[in-house]
Amino acid sequence: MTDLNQTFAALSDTTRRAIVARLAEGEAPLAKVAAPFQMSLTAVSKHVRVLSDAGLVSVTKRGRTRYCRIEASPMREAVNWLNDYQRFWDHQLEALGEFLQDENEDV
Amino acid sequence: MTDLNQTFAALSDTTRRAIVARLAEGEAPLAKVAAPFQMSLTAVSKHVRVLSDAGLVSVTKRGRTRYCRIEASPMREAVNWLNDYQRFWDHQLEALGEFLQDENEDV
DNA sequence: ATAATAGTCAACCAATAAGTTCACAAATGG
DNA sequence: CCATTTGTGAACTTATTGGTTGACTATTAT
Repeated sequence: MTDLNQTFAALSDTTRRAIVARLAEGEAPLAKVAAPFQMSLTAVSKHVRVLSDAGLVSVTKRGRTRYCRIEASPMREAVNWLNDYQRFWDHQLEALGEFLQDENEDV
Repeated sequence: MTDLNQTFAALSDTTRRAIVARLAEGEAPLAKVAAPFQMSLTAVSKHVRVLSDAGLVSVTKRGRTRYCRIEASPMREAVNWLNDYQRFWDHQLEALGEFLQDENEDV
């Protein structure tokens, strides 16, 4: 699997995006990360594993606690990929595109 | 499934990103979209369906031909989400973060 | 009318994902 | 030493994904 596959797949889950959002506020032990969710700790642990396999999060063991922190560099690649299509998702340029297309329809 | 789930999931596949890249060059009939891939037309058709369900591609039937075009507005939401973490994936700020952390380690 | 083109639909398969539970390990606290 | 906290690992279930093939529909070309 390519890095981009892994990055986008990791971000395609609500729980995992919430974990990223949580970790953006600062490092946190897994138990604290898991607290807001209804699912089992094991399930959250798996989500963190997916994020860490994708390189979006790193986990450091100190004592019996695993501290999770955001490690967002793969996001940069994702954004880079998306930026290649900026002309499609940019509002103003999209309006320009529609204008040009309307012009063409007259021909 | 949320829009973001769908958008990120749609982009988490190499074939589908290649399709998006192809369509960025302009509208194309499904057969042309499928041509570069080894898999069956049915499989490509399914990928296009995933992209179209996610709103990233629209399909218009003219005659017996289905024309596919990029429809990238959902990408905007994805980029918006990622931008919330820009400070993590931005190169220079990341370097700053490491600097600050090194400072802390002295304490 | 017939044949070729463009594509869908349904059925199926193998692999992966997301969750569960239970048993266990390893560190900390009394 | 013993209990508690903080997780991991294995086994299992259910649903989804990505692919196949074969039959079919609809449009165009001869």
